[in-house]
Amino acid sequence: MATQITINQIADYDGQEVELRGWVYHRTGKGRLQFVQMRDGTGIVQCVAFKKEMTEDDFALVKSLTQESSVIITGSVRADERAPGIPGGYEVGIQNIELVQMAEEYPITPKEHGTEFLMDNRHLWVRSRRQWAILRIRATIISALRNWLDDNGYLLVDTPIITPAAGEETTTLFEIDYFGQPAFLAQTGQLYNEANIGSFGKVYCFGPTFRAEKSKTRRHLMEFWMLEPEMAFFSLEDLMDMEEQLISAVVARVLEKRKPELDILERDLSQLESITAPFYRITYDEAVERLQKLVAETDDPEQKELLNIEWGEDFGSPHETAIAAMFDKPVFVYHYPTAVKAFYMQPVDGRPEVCRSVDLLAPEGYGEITGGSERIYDKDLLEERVRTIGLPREAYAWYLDLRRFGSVPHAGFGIGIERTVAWICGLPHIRETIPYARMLNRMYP
RNA sequence: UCCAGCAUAGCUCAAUGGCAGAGCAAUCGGCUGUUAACCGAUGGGUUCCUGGUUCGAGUCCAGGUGCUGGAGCCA
Repeated sequence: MATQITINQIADYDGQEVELRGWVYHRTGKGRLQFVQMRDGTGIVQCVAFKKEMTEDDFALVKSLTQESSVIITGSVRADERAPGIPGGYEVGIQNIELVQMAEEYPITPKEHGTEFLMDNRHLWVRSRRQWAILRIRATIISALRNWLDDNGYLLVDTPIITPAAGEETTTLFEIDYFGQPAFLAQTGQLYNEANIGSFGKVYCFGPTFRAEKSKTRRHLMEFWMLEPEMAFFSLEDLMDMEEQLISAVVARVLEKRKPELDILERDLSQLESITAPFYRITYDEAVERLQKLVAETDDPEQKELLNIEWGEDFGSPHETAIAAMFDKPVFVYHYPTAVKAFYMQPVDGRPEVCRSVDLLAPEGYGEITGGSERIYDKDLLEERVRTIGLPREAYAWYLDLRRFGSVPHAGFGIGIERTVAWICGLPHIRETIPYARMLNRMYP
């Protein structure tokens, strides 16, 4: 009697008869010998059919199997160095095969395809090896982030998706009709996090975030997932300490749990193995000086133009890339100009033109993956900022309330899941890091 | 919103202004160790759309549409 197993367990069943349920990933043959690579979600295994070892009908069926046909195969497991797959090294000698459905002509062939075609077929593309590997790593990154927070005294407290007003006034929001009233899809849970720390001390929220910016680059999605921790009695220095502990723990977990997937992606593991705390820390001032020095020293006029910067300007992505390229590990850039950052960020004592903000830039050109700050906790100062910026006071009344009832110094940040996945996987584009990307020109499938 | 590039078979791409082509996929046949197998055969086209130049346009020109990358903005 065959035991029903999944492919990731195959090594435990050497010499035994097993039943596998899955899909034909690839088939090739040599006459009376047929090779079927089968997937079941946990891995890929080669199944081999010899004509003389099975019924005429079953062999004819194997020979006619199309890519992605669904099948139930029973056979005996044997170790064989030649057998490809994940984990590989074992193959199944087919004794019986049951067809569940013969797949129609499958659009994604083993040859190369263009991005538009693959994105149009995203519902099928997720079955491909690379996409399978990426999305499994994504799941591990998310669980590693959450596990670390859960284990270190942070409480998951969900924040609303439908919100009455902008979190930050800067970017464009998706507006929806809330029974006749305008409402917006959340672009951050931070303000609610700030309320929640009053009850729980250290919290985080995790969920989708929406930006209606017409950005069309390899780093942008209209709908992306963000994890935002927020901590009472936390300084900017505490925040950087915590971020580097969290990020390095996540990278370590991925290296531990997802080696086969990283191999599929041909990721340079040494780059990831070097991601250990502490990370580098430089001020905005120093970053600007470094950029200006770079501009002065380069002979490339295009680079000169791209990297040109005056103190007080925010970094564009070429600046971030150039700064990150100066370091072999992630680098914190802190104390940005107050004018280019959000209204709630705490000014630096004695230097109000800069604020207690910090961005974390990932190495290898991946740019900003986290952004955070110490928040203003003084009631009068926050009132003044809301007034100067011209925010509608009524909408922020509850937020201002938080500074009236036991206000404490606090800090928090947001980490973009897709950018983190792109960096850890070494991908050139963010679109493959989320199962179904929402982009400027795409919401299908 | 701005800048640049691209659009030909199901897919990836060729084709000097002069017969619309290849590889893969599909279909049929062959092959007992394939790794994107190989060998032979067959079918497969609104060359993105509209208009123009020309004896003749996939190719040149104008407009449009779609897509891709980048800038700004951001995670």
